[in-house]
Amino acid sequence: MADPDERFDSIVKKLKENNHKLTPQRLAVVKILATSKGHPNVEKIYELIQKDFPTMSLATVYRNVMLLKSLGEVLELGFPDGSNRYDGNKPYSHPHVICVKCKKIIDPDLDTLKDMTAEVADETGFKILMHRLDFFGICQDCI
Amino acid sequence: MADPDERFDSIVKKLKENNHKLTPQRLAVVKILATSKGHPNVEKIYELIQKDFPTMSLATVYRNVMLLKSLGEVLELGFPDGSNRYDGNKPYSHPHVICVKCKKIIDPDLDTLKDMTAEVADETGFKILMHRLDFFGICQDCI
DNA sequence: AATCAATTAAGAATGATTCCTAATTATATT
DNA sequence: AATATAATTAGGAATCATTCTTAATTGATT
Repeated sequence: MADPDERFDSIVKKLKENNHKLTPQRLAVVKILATSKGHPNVEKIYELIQKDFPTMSLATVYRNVMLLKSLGEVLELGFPDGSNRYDGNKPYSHPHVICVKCKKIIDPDLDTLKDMTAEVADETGFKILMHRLDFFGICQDCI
Repeated sequence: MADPDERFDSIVKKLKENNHKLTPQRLAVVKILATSKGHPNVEKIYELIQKDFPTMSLATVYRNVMLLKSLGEVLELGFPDGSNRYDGNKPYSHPHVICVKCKKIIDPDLDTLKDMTAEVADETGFKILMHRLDFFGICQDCI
């Protein structure tokens, strides 16, 4: 996991560079995305911010998450059931291992992934821009 | 690609085994899913069936696609933008290469994928049930 | 401190999917 | 072949996540 403080500063820097205002609500969203390990969804971010901003609108969370996504500072994890969760700590393509019971998400190290991407580019002639690799299974805690 | 006729028969057999009625609408959905190469979405299936069944309800397409999915005879491909497309020809986890411009989908052969699944199981202790592997890029036709 | 464009809150609108209900129909049985 | 019945259908209503709208507010610049 990247250092949460560094990630926070890095995202704030990107926002400034692109002339986006640093509102308290926006910074609260950034903080949660930069620091949380659990890949929160929009609803979760909304809940967490409620404590500090009781009038916070859900639409504001959506707006800011989308902004950060468009700046490449947040990775959206779309799941088969249609739900979305977000990773602001490692905002680039990387594999996940997801427990279908407790919904835990782990980031495994897969050395062979780079080779595989090259293999795909070679076989299909595509210029590969990104990928999505998720393994679904049962974690040790859930037997 | 598996033989479309065999896939059609195989799906029909599964439906019979599970005591589902073979309505004309249902069989039309099965036929399209078993034979189409282009990974159609629900809307596309609906359009294609309109010609033969002008009174066909969109809900009926959804119902039947979901039924086939629950029987393991159709693979649902959920995309980052929230859209879904379906594969009734190869209804098991397999990688895709998707052109972000023309939306073309190719099924590459990746020999190393089995090894990678074993690697993940070994590293995380998960019992891996399925996976999802999509590469996004630009195909040769779209330069 | 004043200005102004960006941002916000709150609720309305949207769009994909699912649900509901009465009418229809595939299948098994006679 | 006719009947019974449980599954399925059409069509529209309901749902739910997400996006849009509008007027009010606010961060950043001068």
